[in-house]
Formats: sequence, C-alpha cells, structure tokens
Amino acid sequence: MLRIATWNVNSVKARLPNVMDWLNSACPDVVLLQEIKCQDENFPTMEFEAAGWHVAVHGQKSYNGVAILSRHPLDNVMRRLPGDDADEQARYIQADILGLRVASLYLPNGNPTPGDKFEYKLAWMRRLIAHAKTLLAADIPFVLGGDYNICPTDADVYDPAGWSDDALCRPESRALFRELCHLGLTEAFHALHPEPGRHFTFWDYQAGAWPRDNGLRIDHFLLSPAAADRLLACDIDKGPRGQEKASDHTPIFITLN
DNA sequence: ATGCCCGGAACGTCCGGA
Repeated sequence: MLRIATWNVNSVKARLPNVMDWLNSACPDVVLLQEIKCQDENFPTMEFEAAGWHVAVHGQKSYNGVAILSRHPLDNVMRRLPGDDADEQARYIQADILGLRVASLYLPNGNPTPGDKFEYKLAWMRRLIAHAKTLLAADIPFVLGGDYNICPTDADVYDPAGWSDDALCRPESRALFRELCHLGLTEAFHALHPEPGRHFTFWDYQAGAWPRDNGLRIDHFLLSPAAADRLLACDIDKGPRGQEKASDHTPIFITLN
C-alpha cells in the first residue's frame, strides 16, 4: 500500500508547523507540495530530513515552487516541465518512488481572461499534454498530482454561474483538461466519487468562504492506466483547512495497492 | 461591490493568488 497526498501549502515557511503536525497525524508515504514560495536553499530540507523524509525541491523566490516528500528514496528527479526553455516559473517536479513515477505540479491560475496569463496557462497545459504522452510511451506507471487550477465541471464549483468566466472554469481550460484525461489517464477522485456533491479542495480566505463551504475542487490526481489499476481510494482531508493559520487549500489523498 | 483575506518583499503598499 502506498498513500500519496497533494497539498498546496501557500508558503512552506509560513505553514511549517501545520505541515509537520499534519505529516505526523495523517502519516502519508509521499507528499506533493505546491506554492512553497521559496528558493531551494530556503526550503526546510533539514527539518523534513530529520523527521525521516526524502526531499526533492524545485523552488523560486516568492512565487510558485513545488516539492516532493517521500518515506522511500527518490530517484531520477526531474525539474521543470519540458517544452519551453524560456519558462522560469517553478511549477513541475517529478521523481521515481518504488518504481512509480510521481509528479508534483502547480498549473498556472490563468486570470484574468482573456490575457497573457490565460494564454500562458493554456500553453502550459499543452506542454503538460505533450509530456504526458512521453510518460505514457515510457511504460512506467505514473501519477500526476497537484494544484491544477481547473474545476473540471460545474459540479466542482460552489457557484458555477458566478465562476463561468474565470480561468479555472473557462471552456478552453476544461477542454484541455479533458484532452489530458482522454490520453487514457484516470482522474482519481471523480472515478471513485462520481456523484455530485460539495467535494472541494480550496476555499478562499475572503468572504467567509470556508464557514459557508463556498469551495472549489481544483487539486487532482491523474493516474496512468497501470497506476489506476492499483487505485483503492481517493479522499479529501478537510482537517487542515479548519486549523489556525491554514492554507487556503486542503490535502487530497490517493491509496494504491 | 472594482470590496472582504493572506504571504512575500519590503517598510510604501503592491503583486499574485483563485
């Protein structure tokens, strides 16, 4: 059994006590982090290693940044999403863990639409689709987890009409997400919880979004066919969102046999 | 409501977030 979580922590330095408490209580085997908001040398690598974690980081000053924590050794660490050497934003890191290829990704937000940021989001998604094709051809089971900044359907939005023009919900964003899935990948939460419900992974800090349960489902796991064959469970852990000094995202887990 | 909150960088307040 392998339990993998993904969590946009909204600054690993501001969130370190929350993250450490959660690691001790939730006991994941692998954790994919996004929005660490620090350079590699400022990531709390020593603290995590002292707690028994293997660490791989792809950081950036102030913005973005992704990392992988693992109870098992990390091999073949790859930083940056292929396809644009001029892209300096730290949004992708990949490693092999016990023969499983695992990626932590932070897909661009893309607002406002239309505009340069939305075009960057769509271009980044096309690069992710191209990379997923490469991963499928490598014939190694893989898991792409992270903050996709996509609500796949209106069922994933507390107020679909109000969000219809947002980059997270735009038809162009959803079409590229479907194109990615249609390569043969399984979106774990939807596969195991197909019924509509208020299944969210993000609640804005503003306007009482958390107490009102006005959330979005934007953090996802996409699994290759061989990884999907091992999928036993996928669940959202709402606990951390209710803590003091919480991230605006909460972790989501998959369990593989 | 073009508002609300948060972290980072910086020390003004703005940027980015979603």
